Amino acid sequence: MMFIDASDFLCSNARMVQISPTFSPLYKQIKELILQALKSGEWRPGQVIPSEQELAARFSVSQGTVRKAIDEMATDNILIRRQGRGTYVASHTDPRQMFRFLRLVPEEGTLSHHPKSIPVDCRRAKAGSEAARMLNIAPSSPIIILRRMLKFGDEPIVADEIYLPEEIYKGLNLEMLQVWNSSLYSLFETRFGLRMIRAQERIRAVAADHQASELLQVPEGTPLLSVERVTYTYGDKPVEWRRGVYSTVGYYYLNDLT
Amino acid sequence: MMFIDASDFLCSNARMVQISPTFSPLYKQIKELILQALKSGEWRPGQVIPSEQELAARFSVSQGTVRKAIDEMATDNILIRRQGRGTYVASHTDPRQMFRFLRLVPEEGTLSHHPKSIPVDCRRAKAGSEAARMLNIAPSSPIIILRRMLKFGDEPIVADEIYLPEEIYKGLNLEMLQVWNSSLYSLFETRFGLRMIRAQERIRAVAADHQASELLQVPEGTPLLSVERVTYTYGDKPVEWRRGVYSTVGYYYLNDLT
DNA sequence: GAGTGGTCTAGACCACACT
DNA sequence: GTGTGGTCTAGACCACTCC
Repeated sequence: MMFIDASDFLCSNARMVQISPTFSPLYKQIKELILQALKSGEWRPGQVIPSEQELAARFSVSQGTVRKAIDEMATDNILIRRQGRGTYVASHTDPRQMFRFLRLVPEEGTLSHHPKSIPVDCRRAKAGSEAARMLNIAPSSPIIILRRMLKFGDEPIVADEIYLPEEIYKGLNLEMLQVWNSSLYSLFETRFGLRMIRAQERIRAVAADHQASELLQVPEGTPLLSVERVTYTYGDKPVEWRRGVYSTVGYYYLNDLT
Repeated sequence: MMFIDASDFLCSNARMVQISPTFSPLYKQIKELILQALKSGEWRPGQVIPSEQELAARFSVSQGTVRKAIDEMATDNILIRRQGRGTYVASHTDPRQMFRFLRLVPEEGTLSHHPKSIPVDCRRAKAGSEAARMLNIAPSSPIIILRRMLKFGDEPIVADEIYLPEEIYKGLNLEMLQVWNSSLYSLFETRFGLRMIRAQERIRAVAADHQASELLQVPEGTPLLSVERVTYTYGDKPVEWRRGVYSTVGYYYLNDLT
């Protein structure tokens, strides 16, 4: 197989020896190789990747080893297995993945409308120290700040401010957002080839300030959830920071702890 | 192997045929058998279970099949594998598992104390309709209502009310709680053999009422997180319902989205 | 050294989807 | 029917822990 570092000469029989400081199991190396191919765009979101047999041949390992690599990547929501059809690159355009990170749900079994994203404005700016830290970029780097609302039916439930490194989202503008009638992440994926893998949220309770009270149409001082999110793409690279307030009248933040 | 239902005669070569309406892969049946053993108390939290080889022999399947069953149960935090030592039943007395479901963490910098549970009172009552629904028991069933606080160092951060089916927690009383100087779940495990597998939380923002403001030493009206939790044991059986308020000054609720 | 889980292989057969 | 992923087996060897 092809190895991913210089300790190639330490291998025998397609195995690395323990001495190597960069030793890792074969299936993890395969994972890394598949990840490279994804990053490079060789296989795009929504597409099928080669069959396990083909990948096994390509990497000169057994099918079982490829299988274990793919299993883990499927657990990580990077790939999706479909029996009889093949293995697909996960995509935000898949309806089931569309609002994967939105934990806010309506009370009762209320058969709800899908949430709808309403862009408010979109402007260029320089990263402040907090945004720079969260996005792991240099302070004062160019960024895009997007403000938007999320509505369930006619109710405004979320007001957001979203910080994006301009380098990654070159050309993003308000009109593009207004025309798009699906989730933000599906736009980012389609337009910039971005795939969100995981996110981390920090949640507090805050009182609605003037701006929030107007946007969410609640009295000033109403308790709201303050939700801050950093979102990561392949290789744990942060590519979005957002902070917003959620109204929790008739809605709640649902979290499964495992 | 031993099968778990009456369709035994449909098997050949240790495999069930597709015709059987209760067909499931062998490794899932093994999972179920291991779960039975756990429920029955054959292996207790913190103890080692038999080796993969022994289990394979016991169930007359290959080691690989047992391995796959154990793999999934390890992912579910039911078992814990330790290379070279064996496979253990997960336990709340393990320091790393102690506050597994507590998502509240101090803001950076703060080198935090471990949270400490302070029982306030513990009384018998009858389940109201909401508690009954959450705990999946009959309305008016006997329950225990426990009120307590959680402190980080000297700061009161969480005020809780915990609803427990009396049948499961027979003999629980205030003194027992006061004497115990570790997590609640480790007490429940040690005393009642209970093992919490997963939980679900519903989170809202609320204003501190009189009682909450006194307990948490914040002004009335302060925005707080309202957190409601249902906790499940083996087989998704609910065994605890709690609702409480979290102060989020200097602390936040941290959630990893995958 | 003995015993445990961890990795890797090779091969068989099953379940499912497309054509 | 053909090709895909899903299950199961058997056996080899590696890595870790404890005696």
